[in-house]
Amino acid sequence: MATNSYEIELLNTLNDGFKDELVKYSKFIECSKATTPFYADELLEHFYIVASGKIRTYQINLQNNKEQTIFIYKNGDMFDVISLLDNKKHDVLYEAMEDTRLLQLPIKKVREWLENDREFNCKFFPYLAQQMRHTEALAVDIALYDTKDRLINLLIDNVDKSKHFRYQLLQSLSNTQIASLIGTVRHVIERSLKELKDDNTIAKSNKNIRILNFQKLLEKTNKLVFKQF
Amino acid sequence: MATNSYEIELLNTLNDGFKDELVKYSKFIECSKATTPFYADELLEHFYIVASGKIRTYQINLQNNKEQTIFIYKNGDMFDVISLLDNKKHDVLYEAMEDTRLLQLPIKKVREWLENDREFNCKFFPYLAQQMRHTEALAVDIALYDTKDRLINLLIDNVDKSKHFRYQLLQSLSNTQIASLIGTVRHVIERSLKELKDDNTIAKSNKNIRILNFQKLLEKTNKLVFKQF
DNA sequence: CAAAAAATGCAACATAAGTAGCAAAAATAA
DNA sequence: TTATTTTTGCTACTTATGTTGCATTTTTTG
Repeated sequence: MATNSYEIELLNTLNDGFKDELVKYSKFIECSKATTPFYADELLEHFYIVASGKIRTYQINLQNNKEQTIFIYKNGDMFDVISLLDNKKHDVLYEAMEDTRLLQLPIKKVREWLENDREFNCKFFPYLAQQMRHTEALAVDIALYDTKDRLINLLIDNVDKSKHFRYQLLQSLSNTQIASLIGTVRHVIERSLKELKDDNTIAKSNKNIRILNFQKLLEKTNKLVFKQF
Repeated sequence: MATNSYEIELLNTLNDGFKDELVKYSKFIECSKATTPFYADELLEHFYIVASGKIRTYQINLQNNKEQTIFIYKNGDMFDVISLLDNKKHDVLYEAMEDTRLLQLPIKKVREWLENDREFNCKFFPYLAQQMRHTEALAVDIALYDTKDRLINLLIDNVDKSKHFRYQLLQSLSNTQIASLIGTVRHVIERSLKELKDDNTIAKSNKNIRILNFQKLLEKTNKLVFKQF
């Protein structure tokens, strides 16, 4: 496994001067599957970029233990951008979904780049917008569409490269984890999955959904899909 | 009514040099109640700061006409920050909730400030974080809590100054509009409002909710409120 | 002021979503 | 490999949410 920052795709698009600066202040952190690598306080000190693996952020309802996944961070993703911007605690829970390598940076240094480095901003601002689009779309989806539609949209987004935080997410997720992505619980989406299976729209083996008839899937969604396939 | 930018509180905290620059490129726009002042395309050209009035952004489910309000922008609020950051269309609907005055700025100019002006960023970044916190909280709320809890939390946030996009929002909102803030429809929250009224927790006259027993309200919420009152 | 429009309140009903429990299958660990 | 844990699939049931319809009240408009 490479131990330099070059394994992060995003960074390879930066010029050498900035990359050297970045390497100078960075440190690699490993966290193993199913652990909670840090709490909100820690993220006031450091900023992270994912090198490999997956980190999930979520919130939990303590009454019924229902969880809502907010982001699944993969290679090139950065967090916590909210604390970076306002230097305040951001109360979400973190979980490594697999063994994960992170590039750790002093958040003060990142704030300096944010304020002064044109090249950093040129990458960072559109990324920020992607995060904003994701949470907004999540809120609107859950509010306006029923779970079956949300599941179908998740399946569609899973093969849509323009959906950064949804693209190729479903590989090796359990039904419970899928449910927490779209604001519901396992049993409810299993009903919908069964329908789609009985219908030959999808096939399902353990932790793997295969789309058999994509056109059928598109026809089933009640949400207007602006992007054309 | 003043016709200069000084009526926007936010701008009064800027230094004179920057404020002059801002005035130089800005123009006031009026939009009247219940109109749609612009569409997503327009917001690729201009950036807006609210001087007075209220602008609501929302999305609609065309199957059942259910609406979800995303933001209600008031004095000092800015939009569209997503298009500002990534220069891409942001598909949401806009509606002036009352007669509204907006400061219109060329978005290219704002992008220049964003890249170069330390003072602008110093105000802008924390504001951006507020918007992000709001949409994330919205998504999590709708996903994890039932409508009664969400309504109670809305009532609590309504008197919590730290909740920028929720504070003092409910004055003169109809039940339909309140419902669209928390991802449900009028009849559903009316059931909960009735309970709270019968309970003497709140009193309600047309478009105005008065809290009679705040402690009772706090006790009713199943959501952990981190901030102490 | 009267007429029209908007907002509210309430009841009956339909359906989506969540809960509980359990057995079978698959994956993981010892 | 076997034992343990996790995941899945299904049934039955409960509750929350959404729908429809209409009468009453309040606000806005002319």
